[in-house]
Amino acid sequence: MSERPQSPTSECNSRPDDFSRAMYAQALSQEGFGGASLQIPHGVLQHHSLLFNKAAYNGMPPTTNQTLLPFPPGAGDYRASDLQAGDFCQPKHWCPIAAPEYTGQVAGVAAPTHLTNLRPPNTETREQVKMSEIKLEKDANDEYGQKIQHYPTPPSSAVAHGVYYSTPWNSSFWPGFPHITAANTNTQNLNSIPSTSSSSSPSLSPSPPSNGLPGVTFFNGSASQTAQAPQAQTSTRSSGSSSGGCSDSEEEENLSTEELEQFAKELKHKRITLGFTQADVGLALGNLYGKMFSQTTICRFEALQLSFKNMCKLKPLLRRWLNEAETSDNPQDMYKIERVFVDTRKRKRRTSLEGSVRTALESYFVKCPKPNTQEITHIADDLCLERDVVRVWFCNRRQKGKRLALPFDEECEGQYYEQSLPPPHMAHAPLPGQGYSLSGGPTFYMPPLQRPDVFKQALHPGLVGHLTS
DNA sequence: ATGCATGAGAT
DNA sequence: TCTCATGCATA
Repeated sequence: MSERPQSPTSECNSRPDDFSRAMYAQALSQEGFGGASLQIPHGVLQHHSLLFNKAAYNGMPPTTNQTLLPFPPGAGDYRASDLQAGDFCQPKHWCPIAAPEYTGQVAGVAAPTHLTNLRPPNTETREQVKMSEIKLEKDANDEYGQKIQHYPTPPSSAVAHGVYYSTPWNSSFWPGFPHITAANTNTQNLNSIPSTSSSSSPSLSPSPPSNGLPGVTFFNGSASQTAQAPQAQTSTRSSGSSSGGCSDSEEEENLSTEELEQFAKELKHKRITLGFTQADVGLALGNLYGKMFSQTTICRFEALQLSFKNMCKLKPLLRRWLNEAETSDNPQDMYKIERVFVDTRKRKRRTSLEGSVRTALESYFVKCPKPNTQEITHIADDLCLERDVVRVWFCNRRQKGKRLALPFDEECEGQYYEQSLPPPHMAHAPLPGQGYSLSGGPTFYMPPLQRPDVFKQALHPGLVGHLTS
């Protein structure tokens, strides 16, 4: 409850950067100086270190500059007649794990008889569908048990009609490459899509990736395990096309940031035009290729928020999906996959960090992006957080930093981190490593915030526009 | 759209 | 213990 003796400041001999005092004033009055209202669970951090303003990082107001796409209103209507959720409420008896090898398993194969289930109305909530059964072997063997999950009957066709999407195709998302405006790019590829699939509904006759899909090679089914060895994975297929210029298969190697960006735009544009949600796409990928993705991933792909490698890896799959979706007579078929099982493994309840705590963490991060165990412990103590929460926070923060900084040029990344100088408003702040007993060689992870372009994104995607203009 | 969490593989 | 890809849960 009382002020803590330690603080990022005192700890590290450096004071946090109050690079946005004005904005923080409010928070202060509320959290610290305001007196009683500090909401930090265990009462912490009421010191000036909090001048490091969180608002400048992610506390900006939600973007409002959404753009109504100039699509014909009916663009996404064709799925409006989809069966409603009723179907999903019935227990189905398909075998979630039909094969010992989950990698690349085409979900539909496991439940051919259920392929007639129509997808629920377009709604992002479908992301909730758990796909664990096709992921990890471990999952399959788990005794966690799987239970039927009833679809949260979504407000029916609440979709496709109002085709909105938030602005932000701003190149500053990916610093370091030529800017391309949404306006001039998002249609140029529309015509170049070779329709690779003649089959109107690939998923109606799904086949294991190993033999079914034309050469699509799958990444290790494990959703989380594709990163390490993705390069060579896509090399087998060729059909598929690509507006980007290279065939999907090679794209992993040769994709340029521009191509990726362009494709991401195209994907988003067409997806919306076709009336699909990000979750739909993720599911469809599972249906088509046996490797499904969450709404989150699709979202991040579209927003160019994945690593370059990751983007390259996913692009071919998405390219194919797009082609399928566009050429399919029956796009709905792409969703005839039923996902009713939920992985009941207990997942740690998500910690919701107070704004002030985040701010404090940020300030710690500025000074020391890679705290060692001791430091983590100390921070955890200081902020009354679980050690693991702090550790994970730093992991995520670093990851985010990388992602936002130089997703496509990892070599430069280090340079960036190490060479960048703090912006004027931070100039007074001692560099990290001082006082905060950086254990190894103090790598200076300049937070991405300090990169102008990244900064914009870090602030809020929606602000990018304002800042750029 | 994004924050926090998970887990495989790397170090 | 980290990185990285990824996803759940939620703002």
